[in-house]
Amino acid sequence: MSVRVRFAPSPTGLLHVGALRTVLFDQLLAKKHEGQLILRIEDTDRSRYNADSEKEFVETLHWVGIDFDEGPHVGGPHFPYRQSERQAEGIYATHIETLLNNGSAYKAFDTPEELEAMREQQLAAKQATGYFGGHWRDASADQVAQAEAEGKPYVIRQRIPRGQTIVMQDAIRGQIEWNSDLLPDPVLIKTDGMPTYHFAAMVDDHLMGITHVLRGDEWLPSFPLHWLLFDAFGWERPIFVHCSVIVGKDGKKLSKRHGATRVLDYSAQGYLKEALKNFIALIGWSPGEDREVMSESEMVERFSVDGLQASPGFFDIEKLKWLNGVRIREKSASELVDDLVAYITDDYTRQYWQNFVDEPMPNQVPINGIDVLKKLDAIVAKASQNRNYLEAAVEELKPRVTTLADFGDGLEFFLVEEPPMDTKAVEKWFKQAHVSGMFSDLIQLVESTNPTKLEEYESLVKTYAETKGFEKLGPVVHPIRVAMTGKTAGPGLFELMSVLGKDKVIARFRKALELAS
RNA sequence: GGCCCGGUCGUCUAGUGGUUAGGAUGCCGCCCUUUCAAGGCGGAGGUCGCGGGUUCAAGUCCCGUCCGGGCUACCA
Repeated sequence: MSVRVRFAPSPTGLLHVGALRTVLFDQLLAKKHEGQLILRIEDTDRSRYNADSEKEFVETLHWVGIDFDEGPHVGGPHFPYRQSERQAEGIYATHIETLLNNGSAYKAFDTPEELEAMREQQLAAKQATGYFGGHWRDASADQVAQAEAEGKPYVIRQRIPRGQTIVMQDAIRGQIEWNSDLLPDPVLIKTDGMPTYHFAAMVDDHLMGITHVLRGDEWLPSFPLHWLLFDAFGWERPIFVHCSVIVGKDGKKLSKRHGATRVLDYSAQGYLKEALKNFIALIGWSPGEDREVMSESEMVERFSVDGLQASPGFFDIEKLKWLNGVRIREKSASELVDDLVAYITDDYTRQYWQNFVDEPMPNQVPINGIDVLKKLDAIVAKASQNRNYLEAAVEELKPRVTTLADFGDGLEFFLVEEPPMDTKAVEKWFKQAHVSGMFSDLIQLVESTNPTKLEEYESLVKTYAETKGFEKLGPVVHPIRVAMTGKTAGPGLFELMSVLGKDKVIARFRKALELAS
């Protein structure tokens, strides 16, 4: 049997990293077994509907490289894929009829006031709250017919069998047992005719031939309802996989309070989709053999629900940063330039930085988003104007960045005519007695010897140091670095000089000479 | 409150009765080196939540307990 898995979000907001992980696992499982990945929109709660949400899911997932085989946007054999539309087609109505007829469900005409009164009574008596029978579970056919004739609004509830131990199987936790007397009869169809999650999701999972249901473990308490529903219909069950959640620093479910949880924000910050996926997969899944850095195909090959973790995982941004650096270093300069251009010209990247407000930190200049964009834009400009030069510069910076955004700062001195000078560095290295003479000499030397290659710059500088009797290279090399880059840290000096080229090298020596004297 | 799930270095994890409890990240140090990284090597960091029990032997099995989280809607 072919594997069919589904991502079934409720369209209420943004795609966050917790949901991303669930879809990722879905995708890995589907790919591993050459099955299908389906998107189904669970929009049965009209009050929480967010029109932009579905688009967010599809577009964000497309960015990370997760595309659906079936879904509202691409169609498929089980169309429609939005539950509101499925409801309109009468799919749930016909299925609830089955349950009504075989006694697994019943109509309940309780008013909200009656339910509230029941609840208060239960609270006062320190009993479990919920609909355990009420007036309607065992009402006679006549009573129901009469209430219906009167046009009273009703819901349809699931008739939970009493006095049973429900024994369920979860792929991660194994056997889970539940006392059915603890389960209130849940609403399956609401007064407005819409199905609840409990009903719609199970009906659709069956109808769509879903073989594995991956979902967050917050669904565990309603698992028995779902388990029972399959019995009520006499359907074969899918394999249920309740994944642990990703938690924030406080150990609670990841939410907006924990900072950037929106997947698109990681994209905007310059994280590579390969790194993000690799990292996310590692939370709650172990590929075995101490593997960590994996290609997509290796993840697919190794994926198994057996490796899934029952305990919650913490989103450790430090590890994401490391992994992102690793992925960047794996790429060629040419690939990186392509990535960079796509990244910088992306609408959301721009929007993100334009609206960026840094958190105030002691002893740290806050990051200015507009400035970040300005530096990044210089990269795009250079990409079309002199791609070879850009690639050479990117190659030098590769081991020194953690995100794509870091290239903005790092590449700046390669891209602007006059890089900003670090005043402390100028103070330290340009005020030494030998420096202005050295700069003049070097201008002459560069002009006369015409160096282009790294080795030529290296021998030029080293020979100069020797002939002038410098015992260490430091006093020679450091002022030159500041002259070339404005900074004290960065790529190898000879590498960077050869990339800059003769004209820029001389121009910067001249500028430095002014500052030094 | 009730029910359910979870609990191995700070963090992500390996581990299914016998291991000096392994790896990764982060941190520290050394090497490389013109700087910063990267890379290589090394180090610190774990009473396996706690307490009992079973066993020659327990992170691994059993019981209890504590802590954390989830659910407790005509939300998903």
